[in-house]
This record gives sequence, C-alpha cells and structure tokens, in this order.
Amino acid sequence: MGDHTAKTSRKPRSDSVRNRERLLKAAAKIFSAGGPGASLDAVARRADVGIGTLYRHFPTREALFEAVYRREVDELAALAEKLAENCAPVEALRQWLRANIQLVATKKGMLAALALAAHKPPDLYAYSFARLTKALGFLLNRAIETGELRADVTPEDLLRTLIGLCYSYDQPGWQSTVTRLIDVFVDGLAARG
Amino acid sequence: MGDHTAKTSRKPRSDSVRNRERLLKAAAKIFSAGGPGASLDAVARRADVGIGTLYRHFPTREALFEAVYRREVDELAALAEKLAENCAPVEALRQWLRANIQLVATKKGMLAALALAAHKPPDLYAYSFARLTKALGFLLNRAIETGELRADVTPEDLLRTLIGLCYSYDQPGWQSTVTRLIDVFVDGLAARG
DNA sequence: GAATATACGGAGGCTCCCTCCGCTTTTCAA
DNA sequence: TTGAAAAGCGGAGGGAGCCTCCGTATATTC
Repeated sequence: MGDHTAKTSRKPRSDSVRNRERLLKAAAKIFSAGGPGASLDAVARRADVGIGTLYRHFPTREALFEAVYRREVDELAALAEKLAENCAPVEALRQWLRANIQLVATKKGMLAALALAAHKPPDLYAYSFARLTKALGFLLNRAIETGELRADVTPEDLLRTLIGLCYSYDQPGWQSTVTRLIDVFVDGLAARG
Repeated sequence: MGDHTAKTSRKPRSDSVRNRERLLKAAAKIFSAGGPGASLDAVARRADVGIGTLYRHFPTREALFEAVYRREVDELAALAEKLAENCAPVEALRQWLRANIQLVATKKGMLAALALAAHKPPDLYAYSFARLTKALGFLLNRAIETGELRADVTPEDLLRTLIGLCYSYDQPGWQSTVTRLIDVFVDGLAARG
C-alpha cells in the first residue's frame, strides 16, 4: 500500500513504485497550477494512471499534499537548526518565519499544504505539522529561556498565526505586508508580559 | 432582479420578494450547519424553490453570503462608534476585535463570509469589507493620532490579520487562544514606533 | 380582462469525488 | 523456468454539486 513497513518479506512491486513517482510529479504540477482544491482526477489523468491507483497510493487529499511537500517541510526543519547555530534567539526566529513566507511565495500550493496540516484533526496529517512545530518550538524556547519573549504562546499558536496571515495571499504586495505583520507580532511577543 | 433601482416603474413582484426572503432564511440555516462550501442546491431545496431562482437572486455564493450576514456587519460597524464614544482609543480597538471573535464564535458561517469579503478581488464583495474597514479604520486612527499605536498598519491589514487568526477555528479552545494572539498583536502595534 | 414584463422551476450537461471489483502484472519459491 | 498467489491496476458507476437555459406560469398594469 505504498507503506512498506518491513512486515512481509515481499519487496514492493516495481510498477507501484513507478506510479507513485508519477503521481507525485503530476500532483506537484497540478497543485501549483490549480491551487488547493485542484482536481484529483486531473492529477491521475496527468500521471497517466487510473484514478483508483491514485487513491490507493494516497487515500486522502491531505496525504497527497503531504507527500508532495515533504521535501520542503524537511528543509524548513533543517533551516531551523542552522539558524539556531548562527543567530541570536529572536533574530533566528524572525529569519525562520520569513523563510516560511518566502517559501509560500515561491511554491504555490505550499500554503494549502500547511493550512491542511495545521487545521485538520490530528492523526491524519501528522508528519508536516509535527515536524514544523518541533522546529519552531526549538527556536521559540531558546528565546523564551533567555527571557526575551513571553512564555504563553505555543509553537502551534505561532505556526497557525503565520499560516493565517499568509492567507492574505493573492492580495497585491502581500509578501511585504505579511512580513511586516509578522514583525509586529514578534514585537508583541517581546513586549514585557 | 432583486436589485430594484428605481429605474423602471413596475413594483417588484410579490413572489419574488417572498422567495428572496425564503432563500435568506434557508441559507442562514444551511450555512450555519454546513459551514462554507455548503451546497447551494441544498439551500434551494430547503427554501422550496428552484435552483434557478436561487441563482437569479444571488448570482454567486459571495452574494448570498453577504446578504445573509449583512445585518451582523452593520451591527459591528455600529459597535465601533459606540466603543469610540465610551473607551480610550486602544481599549476601544481591543474591545471591537474581541467582539468580532465573539461573533465568529456565535454565528457559524460568519467567518466564511468575512473571509470571502476580505480575500476576493474588490468590486465583487464590496459591501461588507468596505463597511468593516471603515469602522476599523476609525478606531485605528484614533489610536494612531494619540501616538499610542504605530502608523504603518492599515485597517485592511488588521482586518485580514483578525480573520487569518480566526482560521484556527475548530481547534479546541480556539476562542481564548485567538483572543490572546490578538492581544499580542496589539501589543506589537503599541511597541515603540 | 388582456397584454406583457417578470419570475419560476428544474432538466441537462459538465465536473468532481470515491468505491468497488474483475483483470493484469510482478514476485518468489520450487 | 514456471506457475500460483500476492499485489497492484484501471475505470465504470453512483452520488453530488455547479450553473445555464428556456419553456411555462403568474403578477402587474392599463
């Protein structure tokens, strides 16, 4: 089922692997063109694969989104660690948040992926949200421990705030606006409790 | 066409008026139950009216949303004036933002209406967004003029921020969380200019 | 009591979603 | 090499929603 836990001995079928790859490639294209809510039928068509195959590999829209954007999420997580090494706590946090905005601006569809990850009932999305909150929590805690930021905002809160702000998407000039708004927000976190 | 500009002399047909009313009532129910994206077919069915009639009265989903929530928007606008009379600038602003959260919490569907108003290309939504930004602009300017808040955030920005934050909807305990986040944001606005 | 402007209804054509199951391909063991 | 069984494939099919179009019905007006 695409999910090859080393349970049974058989190795995954070659056609299965190939099709999964095709689907991911097609999905990336379709999502980046058609935004969230793009047709899954269209993805299957583009991948030259039956719709049933799509659903077998990715039972839900979320699952497909997550698979498509997993690479990006991983990179964000890695970036958090790098920034922690090279910057002061609050600065590192700001940088990371900006990198997120940048990414959303670049990879269309990324925002939808994040939104799904952040808004849906747990368990289902799992990977992305966990990965990102962990990374963000790391940066946030550093700044809280030094006493530079107030302690009553969680990584989840901040991540959702970021995503919420990015929803001003499509508006002209949104990128600089959102950056400014995030800065305001971080200033608010810094204002003594 | 529901839009009776005193152009022609004929008075609007009684069945038209009745159906419009029915549709609004049905839509309020359906939207509050099914959230945004609820079926318009279902609205028509509930109103005991042909689907064509629905589309004739409200050519787009947005139009219907706006009509359904117009009353609430008007009340928010009125509230802004009342608060301005009775509270200090920043306090009035906070109160108003909280009232918004409260309203979103109460009237399900309201959030979707606001989001549509705030995210879509101008002209189309018109009424709600204009009304709200005007009200909010009024409160915001008072606080800026007294030098209590920085001047580089527009009413539109703030409104979109509010809506974006409310998107953490459905999450348990969202209401108090969003209230806290809004407070953080206002603190950020207050932090030195 | 016409005449006519206005509104009504819902069928029809399209797209999308997702499930289900008969058929094909691949793997693996003998 | 081979053939049985596991694994995967495809797409038809049923359901739902969207929106348009137009023949029919009815309110208003004179």
